Amino acid sequence: MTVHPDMHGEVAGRLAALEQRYTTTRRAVVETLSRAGRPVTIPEILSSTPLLPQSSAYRTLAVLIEAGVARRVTGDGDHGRFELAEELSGHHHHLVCEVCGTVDDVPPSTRLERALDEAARAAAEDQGYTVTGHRFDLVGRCPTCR
Amino acid sequence: MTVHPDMHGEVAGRLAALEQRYTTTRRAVVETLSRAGRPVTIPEILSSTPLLPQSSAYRTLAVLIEAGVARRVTGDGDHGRFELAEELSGHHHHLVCEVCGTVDDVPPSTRLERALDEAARAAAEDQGYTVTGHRFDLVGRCPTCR
DNA sequence: CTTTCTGCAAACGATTTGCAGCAGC
DNA sequence: GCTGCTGCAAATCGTTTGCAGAAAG
Repeated sequence: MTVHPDMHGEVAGRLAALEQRYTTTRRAVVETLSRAGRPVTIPEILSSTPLLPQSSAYRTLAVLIEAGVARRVTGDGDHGRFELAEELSGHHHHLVCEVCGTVDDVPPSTRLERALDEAARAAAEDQGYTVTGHRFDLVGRCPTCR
Repeated sequence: MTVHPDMHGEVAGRLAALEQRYTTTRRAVVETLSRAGRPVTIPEILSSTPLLPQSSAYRTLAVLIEAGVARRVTGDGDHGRFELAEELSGHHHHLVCEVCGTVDDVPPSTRLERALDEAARAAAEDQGYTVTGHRFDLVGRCPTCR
């Protein structure tokens, strides 16, 4: 799910805007997030990036989030889950397995997006909210836990 | 937002099914969740239930969740948020304030639900998931944080 | 060179839990 | 009266942070 044509360049730019360097460690984490194609936990990041200390993983993610490169998504389990920002990975939704907690990405349908936007507008008007985005997760059982 | 006609009776029944008693403390927490009409944090529960120790609040909620009376919803902030199960409060969605983290309930529209269900079906087929439900949160700014 | 990063280990803070006494049935 | 529930305080565990040496530009 590599939607952005020059991901690393874009990341470097966003980091530079905050006077942050695009180091080897950071590149490795971005690479991991990109390859995963779904929100991953810290333990998962650590196992796919040998020699990376846990504290560096957390710190790197904090920076990436600050730079708008990554974001933390709601985890049902113990660990938080992280993924690339939608500007880099493309807008999508999640399939959450209620048994094992795994989260997969799912592309949005045009019709669904239209309905979601409409709902957002209606809700905003009703309760005085200014809606800036939405989260839509499908909950169920993954093929493994079926 | 009291949708269930005999909430306490229903709660008592669900607890009884697990050989759990519907004690004063538990009733107080259920009452608090019901009155809030939106997902609340432990600190909020404690302040609206004087004399309730923190550990009892957590323990009570664990039991209520086990009994299918309450559920934990994804919090963006530090604390988790809890609400009554949808069988008791009715199906609804959330308005999440990205500034203060407050979460309000919002009733679903028929049209939106239809689109969501359709998306669920499509996604389930595509990726081998069995979809049992969904979560739809609108993110924005509440009237206070506007 | 100078400034920012990284690793380590200690600190934090939300949530959980062992144990002894209290309440529900 | 039993059995389960509650309070207290201590333990857990994911996450954050201070500090000194390493790497980036």
